[in-house]
Amino acid sequence: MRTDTVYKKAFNRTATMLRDGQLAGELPSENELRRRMCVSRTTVRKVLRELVHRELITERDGLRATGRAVGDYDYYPDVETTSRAKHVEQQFMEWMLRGDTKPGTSINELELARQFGVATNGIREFLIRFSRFGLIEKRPNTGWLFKGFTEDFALELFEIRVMFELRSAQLFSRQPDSSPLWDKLAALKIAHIELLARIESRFHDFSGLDNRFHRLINEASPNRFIDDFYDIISFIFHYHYQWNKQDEEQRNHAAILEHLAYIDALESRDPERIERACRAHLASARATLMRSLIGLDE
Amino acid sequence: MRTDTVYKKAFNRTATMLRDGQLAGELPSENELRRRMCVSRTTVRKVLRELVHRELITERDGLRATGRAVGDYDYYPDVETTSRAKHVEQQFMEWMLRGDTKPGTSINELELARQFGVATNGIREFLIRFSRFGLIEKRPNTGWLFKGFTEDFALELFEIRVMFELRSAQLFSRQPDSSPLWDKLAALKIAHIELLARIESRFHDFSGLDNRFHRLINEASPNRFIDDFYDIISFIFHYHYQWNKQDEEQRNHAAILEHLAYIDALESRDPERIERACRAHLASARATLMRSLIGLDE
DNA sequence: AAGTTGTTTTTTATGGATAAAGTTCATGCT
DNA sequence: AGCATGAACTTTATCCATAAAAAACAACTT
Repeated sequence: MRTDTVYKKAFNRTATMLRDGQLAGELPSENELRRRMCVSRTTVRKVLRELVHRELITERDGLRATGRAVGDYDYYPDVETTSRAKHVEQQFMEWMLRGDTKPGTSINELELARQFGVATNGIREFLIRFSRFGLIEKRPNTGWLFKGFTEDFALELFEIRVMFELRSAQLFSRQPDSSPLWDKLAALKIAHIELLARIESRFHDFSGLDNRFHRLINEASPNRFIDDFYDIISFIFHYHYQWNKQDEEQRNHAAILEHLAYIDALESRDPERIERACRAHLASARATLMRSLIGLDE
Repeated sequence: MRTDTVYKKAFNRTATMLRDGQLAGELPSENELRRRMCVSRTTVRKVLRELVHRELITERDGLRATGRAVGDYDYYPDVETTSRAKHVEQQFMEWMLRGDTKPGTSINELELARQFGVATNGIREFLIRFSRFGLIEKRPNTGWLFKGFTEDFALELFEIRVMFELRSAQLFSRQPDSSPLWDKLAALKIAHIELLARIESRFHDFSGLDNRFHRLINEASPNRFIDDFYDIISFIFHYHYQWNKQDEEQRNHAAILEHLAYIDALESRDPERIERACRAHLASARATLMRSLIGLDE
């Protein structure tokens, strides 16, 4: 049966809005809520019905108003708010990156399905989606081959990344001074500086910043294939570093400094300086990844 | 139910081998056949059983020998030898590239499933696979968005292609003279010259040559992401030009000449000459594609 | 007429079943 | 022991069913 995770997530979000007073007094219309939550009205109505039922809101003459206070116990547990597909993704990435899955292993849909507690269909869909990341390969009628999260993979990935990023950085720097992206860059620079000041306690926030920065650079001259490639990078890094926390603070600290140099270079519009800063940053990111890959075998 | 296309294709291939005398006299063992046909022994046995049943081969004391002559009527029809997945691919590409599907159209899994006569699952799997080509996009819980086979698409595609091909061509030219790839290149050059001589009658053969050529260039320094990207190109071009035959002969004639210039440039090892030849060829390929795209709207 | 809510219809996400194809085990023969 | 065939078992490709979510339709209100 299809999961009702969309509903549960919407419910939790509404509960939080109620608790934080964002929905004080009379509630907005179903359509208004629908827009805010990015779900269908069908789902909004289901949420409202449950809220009424739990007396978290009251309904009189078709008018809805806030009811009793929201308690922690009102929330659905987090696991119930992510779809099966997302679960499969998480479990697979853990299986692949943390387990002792060796390159050359073949992947068995049925076995994974049993292990993850889902139907084979879901596994297969995930694998098809995941195959574009270059880590697995399909052999028809037979199964999937795990090619390994290896040094080769990292090298090939970074070779492309350097090509794309150099291209995008140069194009970014050649935008007219009037482009709003310069302002966004300036804002991002400030965010970097602020994070740097509190790096000891907030170093986890870097990955979000990193993402915003690299995506901003691509914005000046969009190319869907470059965007897609950046999706691969984000995805891989997200999961890899989720379980590889060694030196995280130091790593992020260094990266912030590199970003700042890179941003300055962009602002200078000097092509050679940009190339140097960009290469320096990517070389360092690559070295970091390689180091952690070697660490994996120990 | 799963289709028995693997069996039928294997049967047809075996029939052809019998007819062409490649299996004269006593037949090889099941294992030997299995290796030759790249299918499992289970399938080989099924083929053999049917061959015996039709008296195309005889079996005495466990020894198999050729039987009566193979007739045209013995073959399974071609449609029955391609999997559902492949059919979906073909029908979808036709729907997309030939129909009047406008950019921004949303794609409905259920509707396509009905139209193509398959289960929704197959459609979805195809769409997931196809989504990496940058022509469609998934909106969760909602459906797929067709972004259109537009000029933008072609421009973005070729921007990447130029980057990749320049990189690969330069790396190719820097291989040691002892590399076997130089011989392969020389052989390919001859094939080009031969095709050129008979261009009027054999211009269809160009696309195979084109593929071999571009893949060869990538072979010198493999990168899985570049290979994947070339898959996209091949796929798109295959289907696009399958239904766009205008000026095919002339187009291919020009491309052969460009390839020859490109090959000469590579053999010269002169970086600048290589860059010029490579760019010239790709610019021309792009112009051709753009022209045919405009033609589509008429 | 535009925005609400109630109702019905359509579509997606997910599980389940099964024939075909692949793989492994068993037996027998040189 | 090594290879051939036979049989049993496992996995993939494919269809079908259904609850959840989205979309479309309808009726009502101001």
